[in-house]
Amino acid sequence: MVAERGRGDGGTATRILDVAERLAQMRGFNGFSYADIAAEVEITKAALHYHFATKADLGEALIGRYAARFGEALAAIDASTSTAPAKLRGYADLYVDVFRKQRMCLCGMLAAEYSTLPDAMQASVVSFFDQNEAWLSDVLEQGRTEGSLEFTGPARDTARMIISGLEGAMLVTRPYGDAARFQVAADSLLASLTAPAGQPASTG
Amino acid sequence: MVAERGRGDGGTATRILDVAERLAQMRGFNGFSYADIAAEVEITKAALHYHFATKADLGEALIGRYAARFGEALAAIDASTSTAPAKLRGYADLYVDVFRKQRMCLCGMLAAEYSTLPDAMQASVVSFFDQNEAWLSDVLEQGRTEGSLEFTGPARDTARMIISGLEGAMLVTRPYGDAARFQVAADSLLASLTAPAGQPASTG
DNA sequence: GTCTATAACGAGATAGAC
DNA sequence: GTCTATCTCGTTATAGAC
Repeated sequence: MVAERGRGDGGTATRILDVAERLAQMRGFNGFSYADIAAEVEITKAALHYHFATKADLGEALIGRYAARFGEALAAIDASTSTAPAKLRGYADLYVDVFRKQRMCLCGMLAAEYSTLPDAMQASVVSFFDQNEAWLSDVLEQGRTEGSLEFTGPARDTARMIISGLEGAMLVTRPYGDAARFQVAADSLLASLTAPAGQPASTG
Repeated sequence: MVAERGRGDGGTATRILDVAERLAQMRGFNGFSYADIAAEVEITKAALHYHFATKADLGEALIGRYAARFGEALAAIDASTSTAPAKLRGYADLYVDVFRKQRMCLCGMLAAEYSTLPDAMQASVVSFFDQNEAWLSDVLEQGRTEGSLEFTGPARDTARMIISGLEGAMLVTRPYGDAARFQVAADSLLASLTAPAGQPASTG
């Protein structure tokens, strides 16, 4: 990949990644080709190979940017909210936003295709989920300490349940194309963790 | 597709479906080719096309058989268990068995690839989830009536949560290749529904 | 940085012999 | 019911001009 000379936005490599990301999230990494990207970006396949020599390279760049942005989104939640339930709502909203764009979580999609992915991509997918699990575990521990969240067992197990629940709801609900249905699923998942007293779930 | 002349087992079409099913569950419907199947079944691609003229035909046969077997498995659970918690454990065990074979639920995998599938396959995927939702809703209602299960809101919403939770746990856990981890996720999910008194979760 | 042109391969699918 | 042979198309990827 070629560095984006400080622009950071509309450079060709960025536009390529934007299109590839959408296609990967909607159709899967094995569900689009360089020709698809080239047509949308309106460059040739050869120009594409200049920016990303192989599809594996493109895939690595895709996950790398996605995970970085996700990390920034988690940091933004930490910066803008203080209570654990509010952080969890912020987390779930990240998924709702993805669903509204009629996309699957990139790493959820790649998890399905996992065994067909290049090694580097496989490692990055696992890192992404580890990153999510770590952040959620911290939030859950905080919530249990605050008394704003109630759950049994290790925070890690509940963190995994949240990730699985949201990824699974996206996966299963997407064929129905119903954003409200996904919203209900996400709300129900978090409601089961919010302590009955003190933290009204309808706030925010 | 050609009828399996009453054998029902080792016929070529059946062997083709067995291999295709495993490949679809491990790699996705877009992650294998006729050549892959032909190599494993040890026939030629041309012979494959005799049994399943197009890949779309193969895909329809795949889901059809899968959904039928799943329905039989649900009927078997109904026949062999009486209490709602036991039925739910039986249901979760179906997923555990799939995970142990290092596979994804076929329809979970197809849900990820949904937008790339032929129309007939798309419709069958939705039907599969509807079938699961209906069966689970009945079990949940029964459990609430019995007093063996506790959950709030429509049974349908909880049914969806169970499906999403199990599919999501399979999706996210599969990259880690850890059956015990999936088992924990499945157990936790059901534990949150089992009424605290009267129904020991360790039975059966 | 983008292009034309093409290589090299694999995909799904078909014709026709046996 | 299976084969050989082939077709057509789409795929990733490369060479070299501009």
